[in-house]
Formats: sequence, structure tokens, C-alpha cells
Amino acid sequence: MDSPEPDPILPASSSSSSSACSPPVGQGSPFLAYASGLSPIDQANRGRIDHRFSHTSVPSPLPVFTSPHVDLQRQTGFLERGEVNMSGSKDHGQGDIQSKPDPDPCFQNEDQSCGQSAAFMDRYLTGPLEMDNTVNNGSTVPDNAGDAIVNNNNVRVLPQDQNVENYFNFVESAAYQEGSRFVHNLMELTAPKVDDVDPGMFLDNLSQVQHRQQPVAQVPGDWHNNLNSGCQSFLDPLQRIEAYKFSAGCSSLPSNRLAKDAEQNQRGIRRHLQFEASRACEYNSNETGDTTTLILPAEIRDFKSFVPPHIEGESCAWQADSCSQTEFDVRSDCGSHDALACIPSGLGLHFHSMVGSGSLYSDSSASNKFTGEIYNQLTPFNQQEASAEGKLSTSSDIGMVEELNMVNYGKSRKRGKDGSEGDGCKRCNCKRSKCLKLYCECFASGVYCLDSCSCENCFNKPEYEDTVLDVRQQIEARNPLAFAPKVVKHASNSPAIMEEGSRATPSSARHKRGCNCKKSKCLKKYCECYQAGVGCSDGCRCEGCNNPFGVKLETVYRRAGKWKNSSQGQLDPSETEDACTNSGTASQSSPKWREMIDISHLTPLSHPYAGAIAGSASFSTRDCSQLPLEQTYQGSSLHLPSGYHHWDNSPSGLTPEVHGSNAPPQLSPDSFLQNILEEDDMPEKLTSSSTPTKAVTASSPNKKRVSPPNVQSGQLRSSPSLGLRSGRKLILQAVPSFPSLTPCSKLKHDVHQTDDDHGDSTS
DNA sequence: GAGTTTGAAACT
DNA sequence: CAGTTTCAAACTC
Repeated sequence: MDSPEPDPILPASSSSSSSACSPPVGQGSPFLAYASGLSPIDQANRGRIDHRFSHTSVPSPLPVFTSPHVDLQRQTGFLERGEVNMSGSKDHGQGDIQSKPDPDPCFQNEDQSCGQSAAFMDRYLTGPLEMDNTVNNGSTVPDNAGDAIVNNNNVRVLPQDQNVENYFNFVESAAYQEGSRFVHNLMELTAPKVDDVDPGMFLDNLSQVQHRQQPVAQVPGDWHNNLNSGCQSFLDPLQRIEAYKFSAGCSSLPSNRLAKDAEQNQRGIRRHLQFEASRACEYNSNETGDTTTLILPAEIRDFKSFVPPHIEGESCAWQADSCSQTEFDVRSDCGSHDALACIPSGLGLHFHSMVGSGSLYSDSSASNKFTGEIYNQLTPFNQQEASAEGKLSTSSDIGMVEELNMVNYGKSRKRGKDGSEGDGCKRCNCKRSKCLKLYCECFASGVYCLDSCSCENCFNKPEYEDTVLDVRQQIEARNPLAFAPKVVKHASNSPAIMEEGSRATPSSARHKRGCNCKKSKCLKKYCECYQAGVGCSDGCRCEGCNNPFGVKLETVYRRAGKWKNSSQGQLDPSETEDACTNSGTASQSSPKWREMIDISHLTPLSHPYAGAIAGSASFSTRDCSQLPLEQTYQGSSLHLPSGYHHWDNSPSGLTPEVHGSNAPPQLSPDSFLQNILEEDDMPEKLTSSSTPTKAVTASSPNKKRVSPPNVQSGQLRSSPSLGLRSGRKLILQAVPSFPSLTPCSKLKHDVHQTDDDHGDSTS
């Protein structure tokens, strides 16, 4: 793939594209003041923002990218190798970047946005911290636990001679004892120097991250409850520690490799285009002028370092583009999207990369453990691939972050039959777009093309960075969401934080724009929703939607109406429309209804098809107007996706893939679509007498996710209306919205809104 | 691997 | 904003 000569047609490269700066966000806003006030980090210690990329011509990030919600795109860049701030380590020769002062206003915008994010993170961590201040007295945790050392650069670093493994072991134990105080402090640390970490150890650590979830959940006391109350449904601080630990532990790359970034870029290693992302989790210290920099460990930001060298060999086993297509509001409901929020998602991709790297599984028991653990973090497609390749042997439902699945959106494409993309790398094949249009998957993902791409006349290369950025800016000017991830994920499984459009989608994700399928019926990867493994939503304009992950409501309505016209009287009215016309109250009073609400959220979401299942079950929980069909669906567990059947028949709790079903269309030989959506069959099937309770059991084969985390169960049970909120229009969380002032404020608001809307919806 | 189909992106 | 064209991925053979 030869590099083309600059094309006169292409926009003139401009290294001064500092226009289009968004107005400062949150500057002086009550919110920021509020959030700042909540931060446990003293303002005086707030870090001066690193303007490492101010030398670039990166245009001002558009508001969508300054979302306080987790922006993995940015955080991917944030993790980008070569732009690592190794402030505590001179090995990497990047320190000069950090010291760049005087950000341009555009960066300030984002910095402030990040500041908001950080503030939320801080606040999230503060609660427990404040509590722990009293609890910790007499703790056996060394006094210096979690304390950072401020080096000459005012960068908090861990002593360089710390043994990483010991350090993190200590961190973990300390976290158990100290709760979030340590976590909080940890966030201020830079990673210890890591030079010699066994990849096997890293794998083992990784697997333990998830094994330890349960103990975390069992941590008694207010700490964990506090976390739960903060809507932290997936990652608690300890997990962050684990992620942190993992990040450092797997940093088996010699640190001096970092100095070769430029070379690597030129050699084709992907480099994320969203350079501004590096600032994602850093504080803007403009308010204080303090020069203490709060930075994340370089190992975390250096996402590439997550991948052992032998895996990285193929130049793209690590995917800088990993997060680029996905922007999950991992904790957007809490506004506590923090730096580490990017880790899980990033890991998902990283895992996928590893999955595609056979070497990883050859000789390590740790890797065996690892493979099973990560299995459910892969997309359905990835799981399919992994299973087909025999690289993953288990499917234990670790129930970890569901967003991991979504992270891999678009990464599972296995182009050709040679498995050339089995490593999950994105390789475009552009011929005429010069890889500077969204047609190009690489470009659209915000990554440079690889040498392994088959593109022609490619401009999407580091050497054309200015051009790339310019084009990108143009595209973003046209559509600010153009580079936003196509699939947005919602932190909680609770429908309360899902917008209307996701009613028919899997419980926690939906396509940003929605598809426009006409012929594929959303059953093929032509459909972006299907490809992403999410259900279609109201935003879709698809026709004849049969998306196994969830059909859009319009289809449901239409089919319901059609069915209703042709099969009136075959159903108990209480199961259908009456339940709706009686408003949510009546329907909620139904045990079956309530159970189904729970089903929709207690379904093991880590299951690759949980989305489809949840979607089929949960689109009933939102809008009363859709109750008739929904409830009939719900009340008929026999018509749940075949995954249910698999589970129901699977005492071992194995997932469908293990049973041989391995792709969404292969949910089972008898696709559940045939069960729940086949118009002609609907009446008979709806007369099934299966109970939701059975569905619950069936949906929880391994019993790991049946008992929801406190937060979930508490929310669900205390606020049944959460599952019944009407179709109130909420802001797509991929689009920055003013973050919640309290972790659950949005939730509460939704609850109230739901209550209010019930009247409307029934009127 | 070539050709076709499909739907997103881009254009008008 | 709708219709058309372009484009590249997905798919089929």
C-alpha cells in the first residue's frame, strides 16, 4: 500500500485548525462548582492539565466528544502509546510533552469537560472516602497506602522501586480495608515502574480481576452500599484497582519500547486519531494554577502496553481503534466516568485481540483461565469466532461489564475466510475514498490504516496527519456525531436510564443513529444494529425488522396490531391491552409483570445474546402503549429467545454457544424471532402457559446473575416503576448532556418522570 | 477471488 | 429534506 502523493483535491492541511472551538463548557457553571466542591482532591492539588497535544492541529472537539460521559474514543487516545505521559519515568522521553502550557481554548473546553468528569469521579470516590476517614482508624493498612509521592514535576508517582505485583496486592488488600480512600488515592498515582512482568502473571491477574468481583460485592458495610447507591453497577473501585493492577501487571513491554512509538506508527501500528483524548482524564488546573498534575498511570494510558509483545507482533493485535467505534456511557448515569472507565472496554478489545492471537493460549494455565473469563466479554461475533477457533473453552458467566461486548462492535468482522481479521483488527479495503471518508472503517473508527489494509491511495496515515485531521474536522462540522461511536451503551441495566429509543433494544445499548435496512431485515451484518449486536430502536428506519437483538417498537406495534386484528379473543385481555389501559399501575401490580421486569434486567447480560433476550423482554417495560404485545411476549417465556431454551435445558448453565449455537442468527435452530415475531404464529404461542418465573430460572443458567447486585435489585424492587417508565424522550447519552448532579439524580428524575408520564401515557 | 447485494455516506 | 449516487462491507457463488 503505497502512500499517495498529496491530493490537491484534499483539503489543505491546516495545522492551525483551532477554529470551531466550542464555548467553554461548564466554566464557572454551578455544576462545575458543585462538582469541584465535591472532589476529594483538594483544589490546590488539582493538576495542571497536560496539553500534550496542543502542538497538533487537532480541531476543537465538538461537544459530543466532550461529553462528560465516558468517551472511549478519547480514552483510547488517552491510552495511546506514544503520547504517554511518563511523568514519573524518564525512560520514555515524553515528559516534555506534559509540560506544554497554555492550552488553546478548545482544549480548555475539553479539559473542563474532563474536569467535570474527574469531579464526578472524585465525588463518586469521595463518599466512601469520607466515611472511611473514620473507619480507617486503627487500620492495619500502612499509612502510606495509596499515598503518592510528588516528584519534582509535581507529579504524583509511586516509588519507582515498588514491586508491581506486591504493590497491587497491597493495593487490593488495602482497598478492602480502606475502601475508597485508597481508591481515591490510587487515582492520583502514577503507575509504578513496570519492566519485568510475566505475561502469564498478567493473564492471571486479569482473570482474577473478575474472580474477585464477588468478594467485592460481599464487602460489608457502607462502602459498597455507597458505591451501589452511586449507580455503580459494573465497576466498583476495587475493580478499578484490578483494572489498574491489570494495566500495570500486563505492562510487560519494556518501557523503552515506548520510545519507539514514532517508528511503530510508521510501521503501521495503529495510532488513534483523536489525539485530544489524552486529556480525557486530567484535571484542568486553571482554576488554581497549581501545577500538580494528576495523571493516570502511563500503563493505563498506554493502551497498547496491555498487550504482551508477542501478541502485538502483527502490528495490530492491539487495537488503538478499539474504543473508537464505541462510546459507552459506562457510568454516565452517575457522571462518574473516570479515567478507568476506559479500561474495561479497552480490555474487551484487548481481549479480543488476544483471542485472535493463538499464541496466548498455548501454554499457560493462566491463559486458560483467562480465556474463559473473557469469553463473555466478547461480542457475540467474537465469541462465535473464538469458539469456532477453539480458542476459548469455557463460557462461565462472569457477568462482568456488558459494555465489553459492545466495545468490540465492528471489530469482529472476519473478512474473508482466511481469518485475516480474526485478530479483530480493522483493515479497510478502500479504493476510491482515500480512506478519508466514513466509508473507510479505519478512518471512521478514528485510527490510521495499517499496512495490512488493502486500501489504495490511502491518506489515512500518520504522515498525512494534518490532512486526516482536516478532513475529519470537515466531517465533524457536517455531523458532529460522525465519529461518535455507533453504539451507545448505558451504564445501568435499569430501564430508568434508558432513553425511549432503546425500549426495544437490548437492555443497555442501542445504535446511535439507527439502521435503515430495507432488505436485510436487520438479520445480516449489513445492518449496523445487528452488527453491533444491539436491537433496533425507534430511531431505526428499517423495514421488516427482524433484528434478533430486538426489533424496533414500530415493528412490534405493527405486528401486534396485525395479530390483534386476526386473532382477537385468543388472549386473556388482562394479558394485553387492558393491562395497558389500566395504566402502569395495574400492570405493575401483576406479579407476572413485575417478574418480567426483573427478567429483563436480571438476565445474565454478559451472555452474548442477553441483549436479544433482554430486548425481547424489556421493551415491554417502558411504554404502556406497548404493553399489550410486550406483556404477551413477556408472559410467554416459551417465546423468549431460544437462548432461554438453551439455558433452560442446560443444567450446566452453558451458554448457547457451547451448545453449538454461535451467532445471533444461530440463536437456535428455531430463531426466537420465529417464536416471538412471526405474525401468524403469535396467537398460538402467546397462549403458552409458561410463567415468567420459569423464564427467570431459565435465563440464569449459572445462577450468577440471578441475584442482582444490590443496586439493581434495590432499584428494581424499590422502584418498580423504573421498568415502566413511559416513552419520555431522553437525551441520547452519547450526546453530552449536562451530567447528573448526583449519581442517582437522573434515576430519581426518571422515576418521577415515569410516574408523571404514566398519567400521560394512559390518557 | 470475482461478482453481487446491501446500506451507509456523500452528494445534489 | 428527499432522492440519487458513491462507496465499501457483507455476502454469495
